[in-house]
Amino acid sequence: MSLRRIAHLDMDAFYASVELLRYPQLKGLPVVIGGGRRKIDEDLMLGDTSRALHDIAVSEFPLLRDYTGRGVITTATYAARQFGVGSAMGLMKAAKLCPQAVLLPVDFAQYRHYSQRFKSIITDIAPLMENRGVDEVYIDFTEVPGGQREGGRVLARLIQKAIFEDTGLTCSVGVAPNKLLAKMASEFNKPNGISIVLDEDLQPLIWPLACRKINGIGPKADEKLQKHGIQTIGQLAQAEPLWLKEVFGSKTGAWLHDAAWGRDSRPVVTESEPISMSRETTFERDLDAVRDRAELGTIFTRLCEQVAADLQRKGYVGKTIGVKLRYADFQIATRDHTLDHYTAQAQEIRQAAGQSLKRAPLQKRLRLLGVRVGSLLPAEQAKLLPSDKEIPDDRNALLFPDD
DNA sequence: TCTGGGGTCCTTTTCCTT
DNA sequence: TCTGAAGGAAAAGGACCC
Repeated sequence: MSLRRIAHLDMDAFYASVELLRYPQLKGLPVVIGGGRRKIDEDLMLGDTSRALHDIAVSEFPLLRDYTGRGVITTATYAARQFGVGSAMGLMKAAKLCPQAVLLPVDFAQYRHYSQRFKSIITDIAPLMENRGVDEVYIDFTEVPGGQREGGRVLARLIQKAIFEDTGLTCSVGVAPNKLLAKMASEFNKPNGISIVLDEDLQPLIWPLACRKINGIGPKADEKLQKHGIQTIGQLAQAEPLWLKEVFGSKTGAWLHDAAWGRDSRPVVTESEPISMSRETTFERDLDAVRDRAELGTIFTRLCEQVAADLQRKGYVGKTIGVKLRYADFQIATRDHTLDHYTAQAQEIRQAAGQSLKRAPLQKRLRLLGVRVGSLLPAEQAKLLPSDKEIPDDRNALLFPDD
């Protein structure tokens, strides 16, 4: 009989580590990755392919101090963090704290490449792997030969070694009876560490931790718990399930109780279909619906074209078309509209999104505009669906005689 | 002078139908 | 024709995650 062993693997400082592989000359220097706007790309000389990347002199890299515009830090190297800059901080604010930091644009194509590489190494060893974004996965060790040895430590070490030898990147692994605990375990021993959690470790290892360490308890839920005097997972475990359901709703309440007791039966899911695809953009400056109408129109059309292209490239169609607005005061409004058929056409999306946009308040200045297509279906499946247009008129008349 | 972009899931509200 | 209840679907909002 085999015990359920689930691993959570988390790459260490993934974006920054990938950048340092490409630009080893930046090792030890404060480096900030973020912005991602064209502005940085234009400033960079890094597109010059006439020489090797590692030959670019440190003095040639763009500095945070020279950056103007909006944007946040996606990640920062340890050397940069010492100055107090970190993820989600505005670039302007970071520039004051550490003007000399090197600023690199976010290069998703590059991260995706390394992502695919480390994931294929994992599936070669343990095929049951679930994607959790570019730098994280869950792996089901249960039935993998050797997956039970030392609680999973032997297999975790093997995977770590294989990834490092192929890519030069390190990762942290937690192995536990389920995904919830594995996710927490992978945080225990960073970077390049392995943590094994067994059932009997719940009380000594998990209960002393802050509730916030549970994946799914964010700032809001944590604040609410604290207000009731609940700070640790152990305290949460002692809370009455009925009371939790009253305060947080029946589903969330039950989940909180289970989570505190380390219970989680979610399987490792190897593939899943997307639910929605969207594109959004924050403007260089806040825009006015009337005065900047032309500019907004151009951006709006471009977003629709981008979503349409994404859908077509990935082979999906959708029928719930929506817009998202973020006003200058950071309030968010969404409006959407469900079509009677599936589409991936830019014009149709633009048309439907335009309808949605008309219903949104446009008095306040806008900071961000987004377009979303939901209720997705693989294009192949949608073809097999009876379309409304194919239902003969007389049949419609039969179904709705009053029309 | 702040605060990105791309997702998922859950809850509440609203609207439609019976 | 009006009213109210009930239930489902769609819309809207919000929390959370990477």
